[in-house]
Amino acid sequence: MHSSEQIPHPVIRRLPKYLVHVQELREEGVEWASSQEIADALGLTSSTVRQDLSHMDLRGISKKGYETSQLEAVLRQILGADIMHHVVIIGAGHLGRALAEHGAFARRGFEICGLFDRDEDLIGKSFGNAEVMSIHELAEQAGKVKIDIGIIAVPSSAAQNVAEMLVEAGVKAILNLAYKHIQVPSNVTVVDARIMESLQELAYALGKKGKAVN
Amino acid sequence: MHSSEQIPHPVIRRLPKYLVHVQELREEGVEWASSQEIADALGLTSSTVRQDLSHMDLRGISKKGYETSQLEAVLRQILGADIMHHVVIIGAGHLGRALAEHGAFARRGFEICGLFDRDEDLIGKSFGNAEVMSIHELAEQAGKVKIDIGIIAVPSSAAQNVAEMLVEAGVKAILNLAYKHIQVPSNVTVVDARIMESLQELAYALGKKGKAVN
DNA sequence: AAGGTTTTGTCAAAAATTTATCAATACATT
DNA sequence: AATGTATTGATAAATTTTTGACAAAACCTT
Ligand SMILES: NC(=O)c1ccc[n+]([C@@H]2O[C@H](COP(=O)([O-])OP(=O)(O)OC[C@H]3O[C@@H](n4cnc5c(N)ncnc54)[C@H](O)[C@@H]3O)[C@@H](O)[C@H]2O)c1
Ligand SMILES: NC(=O)c1ccc[n+]([C@@H]2O[C@H](COP(=O)([O-])OP(=O)(O)OC[C@H]3O[C@@H](n4cnc5c(N)ncnc54)[C@H](O)[C@@H]3O)[C@@H](O)[C@H]2O)c1
Repeated sequence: MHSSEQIPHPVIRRLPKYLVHVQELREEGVEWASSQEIADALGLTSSTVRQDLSHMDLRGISKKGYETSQLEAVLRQILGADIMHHVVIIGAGHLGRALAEHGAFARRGFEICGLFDRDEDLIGKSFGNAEVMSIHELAEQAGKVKIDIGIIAVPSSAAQNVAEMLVEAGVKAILNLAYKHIQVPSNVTVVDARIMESLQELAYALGKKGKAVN
Repeated sequence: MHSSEQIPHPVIRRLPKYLVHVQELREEGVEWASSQEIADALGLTSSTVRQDLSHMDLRGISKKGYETSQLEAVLRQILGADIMHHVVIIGAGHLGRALAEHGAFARRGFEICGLFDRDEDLIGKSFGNAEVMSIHELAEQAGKVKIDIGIIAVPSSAAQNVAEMLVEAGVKAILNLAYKHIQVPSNVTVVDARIMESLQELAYALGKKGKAVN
């Protein structure tokens, strides 16, 4: 199979984990990794790993496994780590600032090229490499540099409004950190990332465990 | 079906979305919500919504739907919003501090009762309601208050080590924000929440879209 | 009170995802 | 070079998840 086909969503969500792992292996000087080794490291089955990797432009070799350099290369390519994406953050609050100051994004192909807020007091301040601009300048800025990804880091109540501004500005990919579902046209991709949901998932697990017999 | 049964994982991951939505409805004064309304608001099918809610201690009423107050109550109960969880954050860097200063967690049952770092210069400083303690005090602190959830907000290289300290301290639920898979005993639940992975998912979508015919 | 209508709960079908299996392959050893 | 062995790639089976369909329920209108 080739990378031109549609890759199932569960597979896509696992690819970043493979990438991190294979990069670690390479740092350790490991040149080959079998599906079993990868599975053990990531808590998967070897079958799942082989199935997943079969979607990519890559062939393993019997008795050796997959070449780590090649595996890293195809994963980087698919996950966009080789091209620089222009990312803007809307909301320069606690979370938005933490993101702007986080160096790791640029190293994986995501350059923060704009940080916007509606609070006049914040405008002009710098966090990481980004200077806070007025939210009213978003459209203008979108005209100058193509914005690939918009990150919503404003309170939930403003999330839908901000989403619409991003769509209006031509942004086709949105990372929504606000704890609220946003509605966008079908040609725009939204991915939610919510720490609160993860905590609630843990709370559920704790609740079940407390009641379980084991 | 009753809440004592095992709820499928995909369902669990959707429950927080239902909770947010139903809370919004209640704020608007809406007393009833049909599966179709919920589905439309959240981008699901009504069948999925009914299937999901059938796992819970709740019955809808023909022609009216589900009572929002009742729905909120069962969701809060399952997601642990009614009992206070004791949460510690390991790593008082950019992200750890943003989390500590985020007020919304306490309102949903997650009280930050500890913030730990190994950097001596940070110890004693306060963020939100939490004062930074030395990582060496973690075990001691765990003896005083039961830690329900540990959040890993240290660099990837320290994540496994921190995970082991949490396990050692008796923590049974871990939220891992570091971009690395951690190994823990099977009686410990780990949930990963990674902004980087979400960005990479978006990058994949952008890559595909660029190549697609439409 | 009867009839019409909307929406649930449930069951079954369909689709998607994961896991198991195994022949083919390619390497290592002798 | 022949043999043994570990590991892939592919296929099929099993499992899980989503969707479809519809009788039963309960509300509303008249
Ligand atoms: N802080 C965290 O650790 C954390 C964790 C998970 C999720 N979140 C979510 O991220 C979002 C932001 O959280 P935060 O803690 O950074 O909040 P915050 O209050 O610290 O910051 C929000 C910022 O958004 C700005 N803002 C508000 N409305 C705006 C608008 N319409 N346009 C532009 N800017 C606007 C505000 O001026 C403020 O600077 C929230 O939805 C929150 O739930 C935060
Ligand atoms: N900042 C972000 O927006 C962001 C976003 C997504 C993910 N993350 C992830 O969260 C983690 C933290 O990111 P950050 O930006 O806050 O980094 P940071 O460098 O600002 O902070 C890390 C903190 O961890 C402390 N630390 C290191 N090793 C430790 C140990 N063994 N025990 C206790 N404390 C230790 C350091 O002293 C530092 O204060 C990283 O894994 C990062 O990938 C951060």
